[in-house]
Amino acid sequence: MSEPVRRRAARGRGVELRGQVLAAAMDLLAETGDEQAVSVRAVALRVGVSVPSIYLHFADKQALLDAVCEQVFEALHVRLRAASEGAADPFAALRAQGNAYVHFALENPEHYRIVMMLRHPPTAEAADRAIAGGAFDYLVESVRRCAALGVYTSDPVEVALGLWAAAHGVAALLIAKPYFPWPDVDGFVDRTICMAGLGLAAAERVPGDGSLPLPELVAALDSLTR
Amino acid sequence: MSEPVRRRAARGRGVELRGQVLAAAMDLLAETGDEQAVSVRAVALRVGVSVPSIYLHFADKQALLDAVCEQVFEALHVRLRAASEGAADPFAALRAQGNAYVHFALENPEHYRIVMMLRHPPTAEAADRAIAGGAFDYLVESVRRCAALGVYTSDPVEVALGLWAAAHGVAALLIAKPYFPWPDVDGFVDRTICMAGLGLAAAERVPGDGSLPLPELVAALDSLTR
DNA sequence: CCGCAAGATGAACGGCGCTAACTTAGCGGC
DNA sequence: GCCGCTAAGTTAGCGCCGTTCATCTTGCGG
Repeated sequence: MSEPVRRRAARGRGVELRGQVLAAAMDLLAETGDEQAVSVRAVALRVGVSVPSIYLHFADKQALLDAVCEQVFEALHVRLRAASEGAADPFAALRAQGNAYVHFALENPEHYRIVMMLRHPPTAEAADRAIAGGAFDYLVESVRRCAALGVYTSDPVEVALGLWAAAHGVAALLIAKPYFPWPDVDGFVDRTICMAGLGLAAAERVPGDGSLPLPELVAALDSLTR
Repeated sequence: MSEPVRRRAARGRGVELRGQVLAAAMDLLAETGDEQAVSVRAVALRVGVSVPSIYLHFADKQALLDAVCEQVFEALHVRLRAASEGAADPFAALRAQGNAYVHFALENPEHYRIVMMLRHPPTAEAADRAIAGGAFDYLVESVRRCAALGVYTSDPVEVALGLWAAAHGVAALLIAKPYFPWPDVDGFVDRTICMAGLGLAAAERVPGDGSLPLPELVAALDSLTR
């Protein structure tokens, strides 16, 4: 009822509305935790502006969501950098990064869902690439640092993809199936991250295509214990 | 235009419409590859019936989608059983199962998306559990067979969760980010499955919480090569 | 103080999920 | 053979959605 009386923007200041619209969309998503609640009408109402005004700055609803995704991925990128900052060694940094990735997703489940689980029309191809680029490139960099110390020997990009798949898998499962009887979440997350980090290193070292007879495999694995 | 002139069902035969509606929804989803295309109106039109008739057999659209999910998971369960049938040993069976899981998802991307990536309201809790139950229990069983041969020693459910996370991760990434410059898909999938299978086994054998100094870890891993 | 373009809007269109009130038709009983 | 009950299905409409077009308002350079 007591909508803040928004004054029309000054001559060259039309762009300011764009920021307010984007912020309103992000807030709405965070508050309601429901993508459905982020309708063009709801966003316009919150900003205190008419519906068509949204279209002055975003081609359509998808463009608005794309902008939201961009912000989310930027925040994620920052978070990943921070997480791996104080790690003891590159392998520990990778582990910290993986855990940070999943926890970021769990803390912003609807944002993560929009970015990673919604169908994006072909027009969003460029956005997708750019969006994933920053954070993913950083992950590849982290893998390279591990490779330099002998942990990994194969293509860092492929190793990074494996890590990404594991992290996304656990995050996506926890978000999409909240009613599943999960065990301790933090433990599950860290175990999965370690599984990926170790598994990729181990897979490189197993001879052949990994389909060696079972007894030999178990014996080789057991030699790890020592 | 030439809609098949649907005759009203006989007295006790009202339920038959339910099956037709469900089939129409599945077909529509498979043909268009777009969840948006599965609207109550579109389904009704395809069956050759008025819109409210849908609600005679499904409480709401979500209930219809839940029924679709149930069918999908049943098909997946069948596929997993078939995949692990002719495997050389339980570990190979696990690997075959993982690959089959991902390929099933890639062949039915929109079905998989609805089941695993859409927000399900709390009312779907029971459905979710039941749905995931069959296939997941079978996965746990497969893990148990590996554990009996010494591959895994920790809780089979937790191991199965790790495998599920990896398989879902790679499937979900490939489906949600089709424009990402993926390398060879089949290879990526199999590598990720092996990563999980080996990684879970390796993680159990690394002493402590896995954060041992890097040189020792690399040395332990290298002993695998032999 | 005038004119114009940038900024913002009111009204409407077609499609969506869903519902209340109504009609049609199969079938057992007389 | 007709009656009445009720299962099966429809018509009309509500409020929401994303989107568009013609229109109005207003800051500001001349």
